[in-house]
Amino acid sequence: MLSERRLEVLRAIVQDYVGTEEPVGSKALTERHKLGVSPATVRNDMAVLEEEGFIAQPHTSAGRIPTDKGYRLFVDRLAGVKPLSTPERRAIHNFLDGAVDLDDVVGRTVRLLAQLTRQVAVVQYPSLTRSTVRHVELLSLAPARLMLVLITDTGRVEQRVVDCPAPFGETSLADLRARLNSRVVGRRFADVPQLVQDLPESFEEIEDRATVSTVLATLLESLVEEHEERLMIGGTANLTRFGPDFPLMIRPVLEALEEQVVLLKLLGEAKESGMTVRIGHENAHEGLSSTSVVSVGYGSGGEAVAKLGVVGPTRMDYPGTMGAVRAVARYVGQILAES
Amino acid sequence: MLSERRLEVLRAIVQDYVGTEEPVGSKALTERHKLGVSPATVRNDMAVLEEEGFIAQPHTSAGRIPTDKGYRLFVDRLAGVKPLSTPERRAIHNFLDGAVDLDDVVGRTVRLLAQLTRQVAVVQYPSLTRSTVRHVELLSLAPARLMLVLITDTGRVEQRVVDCPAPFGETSLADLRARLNSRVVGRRFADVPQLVQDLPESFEEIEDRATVSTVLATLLESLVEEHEERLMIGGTANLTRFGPDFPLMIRPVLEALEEQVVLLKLLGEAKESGMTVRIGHENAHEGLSSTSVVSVGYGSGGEAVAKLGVVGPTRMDYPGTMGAVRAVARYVGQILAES
DNA sequence: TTTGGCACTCGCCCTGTTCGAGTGCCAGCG
DNA sequence: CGCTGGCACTCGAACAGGGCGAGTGCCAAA
Repeated sequence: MLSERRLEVLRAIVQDYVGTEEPVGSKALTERHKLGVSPATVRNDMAVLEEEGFIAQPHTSAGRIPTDKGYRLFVDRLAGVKPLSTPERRAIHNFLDGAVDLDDVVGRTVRLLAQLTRQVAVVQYPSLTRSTVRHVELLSLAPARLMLVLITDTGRVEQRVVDCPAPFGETSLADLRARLNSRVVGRRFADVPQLVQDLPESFEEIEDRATVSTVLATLLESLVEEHEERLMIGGTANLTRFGPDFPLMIRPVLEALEEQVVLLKLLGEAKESGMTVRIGHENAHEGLSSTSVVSVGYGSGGEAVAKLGVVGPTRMDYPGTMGAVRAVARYVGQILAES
Repeated sequence: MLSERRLEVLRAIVQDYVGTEEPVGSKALTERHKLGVSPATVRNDMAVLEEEGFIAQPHTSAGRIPTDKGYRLFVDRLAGVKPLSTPERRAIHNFLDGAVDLDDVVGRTVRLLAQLTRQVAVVQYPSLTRSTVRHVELLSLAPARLMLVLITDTGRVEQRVVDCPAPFGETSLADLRARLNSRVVGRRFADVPQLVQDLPESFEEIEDRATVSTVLATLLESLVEEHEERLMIGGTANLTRFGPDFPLMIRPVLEALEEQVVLLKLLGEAKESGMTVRIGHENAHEGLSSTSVVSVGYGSGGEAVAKLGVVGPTRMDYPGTMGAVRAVARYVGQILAES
């Protein structure tokens, strides 16, 4: 059991270490914080905290630094979410307003988050399966070649070319287009494959159209698989701020960031609602074992259509970062709702 | 005037330095290369080369390293373009075949280039203005809200939402769509704004449609401006291979890479045809003053629709890098031509 | 013009030393 | 029983000195 004061000591250690990036000793602690006790007492508390695994010393005769477990306790029980200052809020609005399309929104959000938190920002595009269809367009590129264009209510536009087994007339195309739209517009994307499944049967001229329709169905599916999750990252230059030993860690982190799969898994593991903070080794990926990931879902309505967050050193300003991430997510949600 | 042997000495220095990443001395040179002369002679040659500014020594009693000017001479007169090995060629084909759309092609190309050269890869999307229009689609999202979708022969799909001053009927929309397509399909993108300019006049019902058409024209233009040039980068993890002093240089390079404007300017400055190599301070951007950029145009036909290249340390394997860049560019061109 | 010889330079690396922040322990005090 | 001041101790950081050796420049001879 940790007394109130010991928790206070831990909080002080975290705050000082985040600020100075240097191990913090008992004397410095009592000087900078009004703990009301002497360094000797703090030393005893530190010994306990170390025994419990909340802090550690890099080497004997050095100060203490928080462990992952220590940061965890700090985030869970000792720190709140720091609300942004009004200038910061204004910056968010200025920056995000005036985006012309979804790519633009996502791009601006990444830059904004990176600037605000001075860390690496990751923003996921709205998930296809959680969006609803706004329009489906079929174009004939060549006699036996179609292009399918999908537009969602979140502004995503996806396209795919498909080769047909036989040529396809313009009138049949218009027919298919109309039927397709009447069926799927306004429906959730996840339901589309099923809705389209029996569409071939409704056609009268058997072979050609039947096959083409199945092609379409598989196309829809494959489109979901391959393009379902996209994301954008930015602010990688902030990796150089990771601390004095950044040359060692930057490599694996950059590699992890280049693997979209890794990042998507990372965001996927986060809670569906509310903010998620994963600290150091809590991240499954090895390359990210000395980073923390703060992420949160965002969406136009009540429920999240995608996630965004930042990747930074475990030694980060958690309250401030969480505040920034949450504020940006909320505003992006609004922007999406408006468009 | 530099004798043949002195050039040979410079070539040897460049090759050794690129291989070992360490300053190379006269003795080591004569041992590793069959120059047919003694170290003393080489020393004399080195003194001349240094006087001319082709090589320099980091400090007294150290070997020599090439200067930017030295690399320049090496690239221009001493080195060819090393053709790829057959396994490498095969790798390119395997990697690039099976791309499903343009995004996929560009994404795979970036990863491929980064892997092949072990450097940072930059790939530009086919320029809009140099592509031809394959199809224009107009969709009505809401009574007074249209979406314009553009498809080019290079596979680019761009979209933009536009708010109309007044509602627009479905039949008028179809009319406009048809007229638009009959005018611009098959035309070069750069000509589109002009082709569309007098389109409003051809409409009979004056106000509504006239204004809408002008909206469309400006929309086309703004679309070109904002989206004309896009690019993708990858392999940033290779920045850690920049040498022993990479912690110092990585920062500005990462910052430069994040600024798409900078990169676009960089590629824009490259020659229209043939390969361009910019070495160290030849790059206008300050952050890239200790990197070299190897770039080349690629395209489906004879002329380039965009550029791609790599960014690496000035101390790079120029012949090999140039070979890889050229080979990839050629194959990407083929892929685009097929689709 | 090339070559071997030779003295010289200067950064790298290893070692020894000092310095001081920070610790753990202990005895005394409230 | 918990807190406090005192004290000896530890150990890394920073600095200084010295040997080593790669590499140089110069010179006289071939």
